[in-house]
Amino acid sequence: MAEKACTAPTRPQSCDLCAVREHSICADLGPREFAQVEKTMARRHVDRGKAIMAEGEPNDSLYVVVDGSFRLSKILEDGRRQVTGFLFPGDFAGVRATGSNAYTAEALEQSTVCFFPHKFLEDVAADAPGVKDRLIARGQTEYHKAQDHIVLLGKKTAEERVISFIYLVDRAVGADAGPGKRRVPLPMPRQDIADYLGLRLETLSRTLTALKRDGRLYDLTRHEVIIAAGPDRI
Amino acid sequence: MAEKACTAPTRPQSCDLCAVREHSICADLGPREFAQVEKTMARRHVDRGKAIMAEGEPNDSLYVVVDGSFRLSKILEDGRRQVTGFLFPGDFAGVRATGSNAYTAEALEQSTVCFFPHKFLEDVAADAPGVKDRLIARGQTEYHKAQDHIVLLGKKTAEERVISFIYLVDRAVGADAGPGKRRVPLPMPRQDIADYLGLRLETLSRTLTALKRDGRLYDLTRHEVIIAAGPDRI
DNA sequence: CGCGCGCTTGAACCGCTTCAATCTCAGTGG
DNA sequence: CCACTGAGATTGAAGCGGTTCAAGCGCGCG
Repeated sequence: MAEKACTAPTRPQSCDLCAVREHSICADLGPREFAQVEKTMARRHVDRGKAIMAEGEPNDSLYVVVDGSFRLSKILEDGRRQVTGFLFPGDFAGVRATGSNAYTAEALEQSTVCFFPHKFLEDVAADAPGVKDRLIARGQTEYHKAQDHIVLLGKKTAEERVISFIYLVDRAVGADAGPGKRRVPLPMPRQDIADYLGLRLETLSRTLTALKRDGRLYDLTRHEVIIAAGPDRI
Repeated sequence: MAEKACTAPTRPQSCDLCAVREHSICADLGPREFAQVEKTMARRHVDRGKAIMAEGEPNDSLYVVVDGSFRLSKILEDGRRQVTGFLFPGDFAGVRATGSNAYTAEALEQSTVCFFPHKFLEDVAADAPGVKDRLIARGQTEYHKAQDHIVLLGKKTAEERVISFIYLVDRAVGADAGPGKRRVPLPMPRQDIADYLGLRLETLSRTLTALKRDGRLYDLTRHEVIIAAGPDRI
């Protein structure tokens, strides 16, 4: 039952092949509930720059990032923008149905999400109590990430912020790149990183350049950094 | 069945008198579940400076602030401290059982909390599905507050931070203080506010003094501010 | 009444910002 | 295949908001 790729909602080829299945809510489903989810859930491709959620607008689905990455942001009345987080495969958005989203979520690259209408999730949860526990746990995980972000913004220097950011992305989507090296993709432009770190674009650029110059980064390009493997490595 | 006040866990005099009952998880309980909760839950007084949760230590209960206030904080390895939030009546801590708390929660004054062991909540939730929904909703509320804090730290000036903070406390525990005036208690020392706002103690003090000097605060003392009522009022 | 902690005030300094110029590279068309 | 183009990134230099260090004030408690 092959399906053609398209950007409109599609049924997944098969959840069996899903890269994030065991991290998603699907892991809590028994065979019966899972069959029902497979029938109702849908997978969607999202083009770079397109939003799956917009600040202030209502939301009625839970999104799970299967592939790609997203930027979460909030805008102040005067136009200042704060990037509040990034989503990578396995991350959730829209844990709860809301009348007004607290943030905007936009794709940083061609990405794929599964989405589950909350209306329907409610029914599944009635049979699979683990689903709600997982939503609670995920909510707490997001909250803890936000607290780490708060510490970064409240107490860290520019250099510490940049290093923390690189580690953060490494944990989410870093890959081994030869002996003792890690390849860390940077799918977002510098401005997004700066807006996440509470720094100006120029300060970020200077800091990255200085780390490279001092040999603390193996390599640095627009779209990736290569760093040493292991803890405390920059 | 009167009970004497004491700092050890006690049964509440009566949940009927609880000031935050309708905001707590109790609102989701039917008469039968509520009777069970009343039997198992306990109320506790917490002295100023005492912690109900410590960063890195395990937690097995949900706490609901009934009276007083708490400071949430995280400490960096080198001793720098970031205050990540404050709890006021109706707020929750420990939404989920964890092996290692992400933050420390300490009383800013003589306070009162109700606590619900998660082990037991699990049983109640089986009969009252609304309980888990409320935990999910509360988790999202905390997450959104954290995002507002992130915007504050990432994008706002010292003066904007201080004003945002005063509004925040007003919303939680402010009271009318004569025509067109609001009395906003400040149960925490200046250092805690500064550590929340990502500013130095001296900068906070200077900023508050300047607001007072410019007539934008009706009054300012160690433990409270008087501001105008209405929106955009400082 | 007096002691001390918490807060305020002062003045010099510095890390990050601001403004501006230059560089780089992916995409486009000749 | 290469020159052209423009958005994104880097670099430079001056300025400033917040920090740092240090001294003085005053409320609350014994």
